[in-house]
Amino acid sequence: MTRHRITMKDIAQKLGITVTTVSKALKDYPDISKATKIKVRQLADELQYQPDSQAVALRVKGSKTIGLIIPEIVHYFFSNVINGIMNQAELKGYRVLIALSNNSMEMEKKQINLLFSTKVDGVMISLANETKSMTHFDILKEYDIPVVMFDKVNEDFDTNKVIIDDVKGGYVACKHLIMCGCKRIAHIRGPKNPLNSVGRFEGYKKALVEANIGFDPSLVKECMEVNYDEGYQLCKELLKLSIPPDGIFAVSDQVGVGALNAIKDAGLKVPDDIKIVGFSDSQIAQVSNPPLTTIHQPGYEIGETSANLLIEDIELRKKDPDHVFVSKQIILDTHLIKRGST
Amino acid sequence: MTRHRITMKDIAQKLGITVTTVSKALKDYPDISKATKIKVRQLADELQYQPDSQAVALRVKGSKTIGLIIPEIVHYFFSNVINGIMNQAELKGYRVLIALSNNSMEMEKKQINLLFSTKVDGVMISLANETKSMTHFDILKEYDIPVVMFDKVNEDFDTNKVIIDDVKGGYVACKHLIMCGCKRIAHIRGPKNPLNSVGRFEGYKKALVEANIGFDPSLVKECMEVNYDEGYQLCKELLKLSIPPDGIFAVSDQVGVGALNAIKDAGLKVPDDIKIVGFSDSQIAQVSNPPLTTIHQPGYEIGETSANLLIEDIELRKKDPDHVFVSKQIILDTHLIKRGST
DNA sequence: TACGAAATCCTTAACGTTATCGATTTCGTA
DNA sequence: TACGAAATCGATAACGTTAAGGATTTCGTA
Repeated sequence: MTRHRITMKDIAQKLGITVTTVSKALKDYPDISKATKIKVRQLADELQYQPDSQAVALRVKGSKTIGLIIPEIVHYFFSNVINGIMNQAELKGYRVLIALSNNSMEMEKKQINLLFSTKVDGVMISLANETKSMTHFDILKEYDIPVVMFDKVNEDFDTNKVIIDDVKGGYVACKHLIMCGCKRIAHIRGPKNPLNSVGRFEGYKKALVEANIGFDPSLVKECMEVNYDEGYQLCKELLKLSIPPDGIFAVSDQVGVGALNAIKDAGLKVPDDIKIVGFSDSQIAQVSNPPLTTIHQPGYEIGETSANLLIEDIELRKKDPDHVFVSKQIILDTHLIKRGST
Repeated sequence: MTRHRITMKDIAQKLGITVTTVSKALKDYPDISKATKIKVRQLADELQYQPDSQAVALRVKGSKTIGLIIPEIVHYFFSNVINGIMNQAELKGYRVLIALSNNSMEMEKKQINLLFSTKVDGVMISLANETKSMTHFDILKEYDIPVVMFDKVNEDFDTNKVIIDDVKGGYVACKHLIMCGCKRIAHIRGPKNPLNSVGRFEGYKKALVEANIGFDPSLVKECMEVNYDEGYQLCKELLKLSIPPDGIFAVSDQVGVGALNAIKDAGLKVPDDIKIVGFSDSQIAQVSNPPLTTIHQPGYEIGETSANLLIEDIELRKKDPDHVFVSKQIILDTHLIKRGST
């Protein structure tokens, strides 16, 4: 007994006018009398009329929907990004369709096609770690659908991007340890892919060189999964060195807190014996004991900026389809948050 | 110079056949010859034809999209739920449109209308704390759009629900403290709304009564925001009591870890002096020091179950519109995860 | 009174797809 | 050869909406 949806047709019939007039009345066209406008609106309210956005999208250009593809959702950083995106989208009257790539390039391709099929007005994406080639973006390029990449981007792909300066972040983190008096600074780094961890590693080395502290490869350990357990284990290895480090820069807060607990379990004290700096300023950095000094990564702002950039782009292309498109790259600032671990 | 989208019309023209035949060929209708089917499919591949799902949705019933409304996204539990939902939806060929209520009832209403307008096939929702009345769900009821409520539900609203037994969870948590030898067990509870914290409080009391330990109101503190800082502060108050507690059951892991750090900062030891149990099994419970004993709340499974229930419902109603609908309430199991804090 | 401008509403067509039914062709069989 | 069943394809209409233009009415002014 599913009731049929109220359409303009119903309103028109009840009022003895045509669908066109109803449409115009609801959209406040000047060629409709005040009287009918009122009648139409009243009845629309009464019947709880809701426009069928599918039909609208079919008729006019633009679906007022943007697609978002991220590698995973159970991640403090991405949750924040999504939050930023959704709030801006809401403000500008756009819906957000979220798709997960699960860090697989195959999946990423599938989701792009699906979003294209849904006629999204634009796509925001943080690339899967696995993603090397960019051919699955061709369809978006070809149809002139705006793309904004954030966080995990591809250097060669020409589009708007929102990122942070990982090199600078790593540099600031390491420099802070140096300022705290550390002489032997270890780094628990991430994998070669994505580029973020490479950048942080670069920054770490740069700060060492600048301070005339030699770079010692034996003080660098590499994670695969970048989680708490790896941080714990790799830190234990660092502690076994003949001369253990007096400072550690971890590629993420998870890894940093893992290291922190490994040190405590080994009977050493943080920050007295060893100081630690993490990366991201996620929740666990605030609640560890002692709380973790870290580099704040502005997830919410990244989301907001990306959404604004995309929507701006969408509306510009709609207004002026022949506009010459010059891609921007926005680098948001990170900053150090000093806490008890240093 | 936006290229126009390839439609069936293009394929038809190039092949000298009609749109109808193209449609049938692509959908493998029996009344199309093998030869044309092959030709159509080849050209469709070549031109990278992607069906316009808006047009399809307009024509056939069902948009293959489900709406999801949650209070907030930056929350470990909800991220997990979303993950469960997305994975099941993906498997069954549904898209997920996520909307945030920001814990406001006004916003919730707006999002429901928006989802209705988008012609979602069903809605999954975890209610905003603020939400008391249910009239904004009328439009979904009226049009027979399936609704699944999870986590934060309304008792009087008749629909499919997926929840956990908070009373039992609280009971198990408190009982565990009793088994560990605690005699004075405090509880840092959540607000009166949503009902979850009330249930946990009930369970706490039940376990006390059963063990012949008197319920002492002075051992119960109430949070408003349910975060780390509140846990820290309220625990400090508990420590100031003439006879401090020897066990604490916290309504959430955030609060639990806050309490844990307050105890450590006061120079006491966990679990030797005071034992703590949290609730949810979020990430911070695993990485605190010592790691927090907690009640595992199966977010991922809640998401999966909810999505399955909804999709099942959607497909059933499509097949048999007159099916008599009997709502189910699924209660998922929680269990204690023993860690270092007890 | 009569003409034309202004106001108001409607007709038509279109967006892309698909279900229904009708039209045509092919081909086997009596 | 002729009839009809089977195979193959197309014309039409419909989903709900809106833009462009046409049709009608109203009304002021010469």
